[in-house]
Amino acid sequence: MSNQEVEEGNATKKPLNFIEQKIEADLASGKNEGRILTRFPPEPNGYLHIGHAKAICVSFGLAAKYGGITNLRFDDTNPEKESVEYVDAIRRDVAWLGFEWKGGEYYTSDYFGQLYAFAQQLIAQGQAYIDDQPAEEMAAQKGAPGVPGTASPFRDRSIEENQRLFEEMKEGTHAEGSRVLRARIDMAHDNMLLRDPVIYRIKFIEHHRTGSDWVIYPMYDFAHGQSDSIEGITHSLCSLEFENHRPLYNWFIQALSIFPSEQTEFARLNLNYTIMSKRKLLRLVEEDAVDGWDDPRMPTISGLRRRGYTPEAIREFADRVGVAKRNNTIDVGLLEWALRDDLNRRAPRVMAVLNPIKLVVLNVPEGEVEWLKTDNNPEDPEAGTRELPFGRELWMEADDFRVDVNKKWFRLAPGRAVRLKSAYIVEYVDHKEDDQGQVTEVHVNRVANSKSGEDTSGVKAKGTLHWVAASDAVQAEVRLYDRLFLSEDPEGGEDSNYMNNLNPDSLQVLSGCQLEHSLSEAPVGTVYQFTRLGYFTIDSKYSKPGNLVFNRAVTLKDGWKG
RNA sequence: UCCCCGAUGGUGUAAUGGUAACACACCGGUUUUUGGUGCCGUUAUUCCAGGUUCGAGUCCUGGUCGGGGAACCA
Repeated sequence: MSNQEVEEGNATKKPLNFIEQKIEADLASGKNEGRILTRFPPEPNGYLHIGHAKAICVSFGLAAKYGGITNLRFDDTNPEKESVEYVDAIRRDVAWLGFEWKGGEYYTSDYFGQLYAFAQQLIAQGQAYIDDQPAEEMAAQKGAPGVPGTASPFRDRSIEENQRLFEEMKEGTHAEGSRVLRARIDMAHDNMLLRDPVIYRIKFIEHHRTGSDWVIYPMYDFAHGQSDSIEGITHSLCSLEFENHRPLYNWFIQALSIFPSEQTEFARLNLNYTIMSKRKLLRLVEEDAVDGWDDPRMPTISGLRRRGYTPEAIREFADRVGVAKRNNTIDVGLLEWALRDDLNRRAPRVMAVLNPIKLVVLNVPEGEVEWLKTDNNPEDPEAGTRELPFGRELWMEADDFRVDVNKKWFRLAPGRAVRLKSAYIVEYVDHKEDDQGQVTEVHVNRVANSKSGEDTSGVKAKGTLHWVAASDAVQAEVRLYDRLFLSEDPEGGEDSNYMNNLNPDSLQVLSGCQLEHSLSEAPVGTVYQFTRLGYFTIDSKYSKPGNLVFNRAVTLKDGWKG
């Protein structure tokens, strides 16, 4: 192989993240006969957010990259906070992101029987016992970091008594909170989680899947690793906060002599100007600070979808963010960039005037209508063209006209000429103002021979404006969104005051916007570029035929420093 | 006070002992019938101190800083 070939080989080879390196090493060593099975294990106690999107992309993406598949598993061991509404929302969001759980759909609750048997096995092996003490008592005996704990007086109960009591717990003989099952490990362990953790507790609560079949429920640590093992998960990927749980995860697998799934932790995603805690997002919903979990300002997947984000953009974002073990805060600008990058290539361009004022072309006769050809997407010739009607009365953006201007102003002003996109160059004549001095109408003349594409006028127009023919326009409400929180780190320090950090101007509703007529039939899910303004999509919740509502997903980058 | 993890430009991620790369952001230039897009350019001696080595961001030792850890939550 020549040097050049080596260089080319290296140049096209994308560097591997640490999990990919581990997987490749596992593959190379023939571990699990080359089988790769990952899982995404949400608890159905809330809606998925952009942080989960990263986790989804990692677990599904890595498996797919190495010829493996992924399970979707609902980690439903705490019926108190879980519901089918959340299960359905999660399934919808994962699917929308573009992933299929080819390994199957599972519920930890499906394993309650097996998990119960595992607990019995531990008891029989003398590795678990029933503790009759109240929670506070047990907490006191835990000791502290650096200070060993002390043994429960029930720690040395006979196996037979433990078996009898556990059976009774399952039968509902004992009251909620009256006793728990604990693993018998080491009350002096450096890792506090190994100081005889609780593994089963009594809850007389209806479970969204198992109903009242069970009154005892396994704790996370007793359920997760075993569920991975039951499914034969080879690579169990989770976030950094579970690092301390890994020794316990492995302890159970070893004690039970079951398939050794392996847990690997990576840093979760943090985004500035938003929060990523399900509990806190729930509070925003419950206190009506937002319009539900899918409010377009929410960092939830459903919110991003309603806002106009595409699955492609979110996947690209997740890819750019990378996978490592260092805590991070990603600039929300990267997310917006990913959306623009995707949409710039694909979004149809349309004309829309959000803050309309009248633009009258004096030298165009009343009633004259000329149809002008325009590109649907200059970035994509295959998107074709369409025709727009041009006439005497048009709508223009209020922001595009100013009386007092300097040299940096490219738009319309007294004495200035501008190009109307895909139409003609027009020259200022005069304008009208209302009592408050607000400009209500601008009058211009069309420059002869300045038609788009066949301009021989010789007139130079620095700026190009978007417009909509008054005769053609359809009205709509348009919602503009800004960041939900004022500060970069709304949870900063104490977690108490994020509710006080809400941006009062995060939603701006514009009514009476004038859009080109084709938009009256815009389908839900299509994202448009409103020329010069940004990317917009139909609001799936409020838009109705005849009463259109659009959301702005993101602005165009604005380079104007005027 | 003990255990675990981490530390590379403004933000992320790479460099796998051979002389710091890529993306986003920012700033400047250029192209443009979207002040969009595209294109070009500027921005770090890798937390500190020792050590090993011909050679250290990478290995070793000690420190500093940051994150996580005691729930009948996940």
